[in-house]
Amino acid sequence: MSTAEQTPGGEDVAWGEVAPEAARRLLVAAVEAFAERGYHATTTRDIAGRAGMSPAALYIHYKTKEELLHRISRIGHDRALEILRAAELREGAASDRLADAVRSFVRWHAERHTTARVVQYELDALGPEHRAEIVELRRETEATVRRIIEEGVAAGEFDVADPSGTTVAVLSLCIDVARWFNVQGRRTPDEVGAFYADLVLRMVGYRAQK
Amino acid sequence: MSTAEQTPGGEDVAWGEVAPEAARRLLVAAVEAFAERGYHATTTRDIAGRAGMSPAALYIHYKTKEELLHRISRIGHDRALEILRAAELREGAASDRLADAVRSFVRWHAERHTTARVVQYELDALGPEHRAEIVELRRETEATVRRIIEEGVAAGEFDVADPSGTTVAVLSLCIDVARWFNVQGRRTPDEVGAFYADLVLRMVGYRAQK
DNA sequence: CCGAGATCTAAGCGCTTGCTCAGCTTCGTT
DNA sequence: AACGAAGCTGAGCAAGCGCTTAGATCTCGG
Repeated sequence: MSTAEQTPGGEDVAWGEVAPEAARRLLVAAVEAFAERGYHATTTRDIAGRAGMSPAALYIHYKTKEELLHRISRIGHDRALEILRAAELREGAASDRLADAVRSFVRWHAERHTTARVVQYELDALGPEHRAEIVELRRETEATVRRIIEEGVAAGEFDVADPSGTTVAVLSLCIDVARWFNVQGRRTPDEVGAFYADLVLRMVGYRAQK
Repeated sequence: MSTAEQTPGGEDVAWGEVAPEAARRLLVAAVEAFAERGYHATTTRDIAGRAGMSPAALYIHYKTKEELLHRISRIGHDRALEILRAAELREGAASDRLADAVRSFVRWHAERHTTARVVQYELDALGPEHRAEIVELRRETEATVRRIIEEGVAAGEFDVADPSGTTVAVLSLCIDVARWFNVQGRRTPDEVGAFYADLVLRMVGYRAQK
């Protein structure tokens, strides 16, 4: 039952790598604003205001509004990929590793749904070069999940006719958690993660041997 | 194998109820622009331009840009709900009706992915009253799927611990097809629909009796 | 053939946007 | 004590936004 990523506490705990402090405050403010209203509906004045600064201060730390989005997207995608790779490299059966991957991946999307919403749904707002960079990360994300599923098929654990198609469906299901998850909802991120791990094992045709 | 909604042909075939012709052209142009760039990144000049008209012409047929989005969203949600209700009211086992619902619902989201993208992902851009109206339609959508699943559980066809949670997951999976579906992709809308119907039957723990 | 209503355009209004810049303050180093 | 770099602000620019208005054109019943 050991899964990665246990981060209680404030919304900006996860952005420790962003320095200096003013730049981090601006980035956290941007995440909140982008998640609430969307990238294009967010003004630089709004971001600066949330960070308690004047509109001009933003441009000391970031060249453009798009660079802010890119930094958020990059860090988020790195983290998501890291979570999946950690699960992939663990010891054990493919079914255990797949369940682990889904559990921690979904938990991240629920716990950090504000960030995840920006990371997963504002891709089109990136400029061409930045988007290409992120798309490459997403390819690796997909490849990681596909590898686990293919290993499960090879080991006879899973019953999957189309591993690629199933991978797309599984990731789509997990990612979309960021869209509907509500903090006021019935379930905690942990519970949703466990529930989704079970759903995904069903999708790949895994039968628990009792 | 009989499922609803078979609409080949041009992108504006589905908007027959919108009259007069200029209003329909504007609406189709808006769907394309919103799907490509997102609501907030789309200008009224762009919409009018795609429809081959001057910027001012838009305001003869629609009071605001938001009203355009509302009309699109309303028609799309009506259609989606109609598809699910048709499947619910059909004769047969719950598993057949659920598979049918998913198959036609997913096919619509793949075939009309441009429209569906706007319908499903631009909800937040609606004004408060319009959003409330659409949210109500989505509640009914969810209730329809939940009813089928609950009937399957009651009939002993499905093995589902949490029908509400499963309903959310199933709809989330199906809706997200609109985001990733690509016309150039390997699979046709029909194939994706069939594939997803199978996945969903697995998710609800249905065992085919051979 | 007329005239009223519907449809459309050219021009542009008022406002907001992303972003810039001159100058003020703060602060670590000498 | 003096200084230069870095952080930040107030003011504001050029461009683009949603939307309006005055008037030209089209349509069609009488």
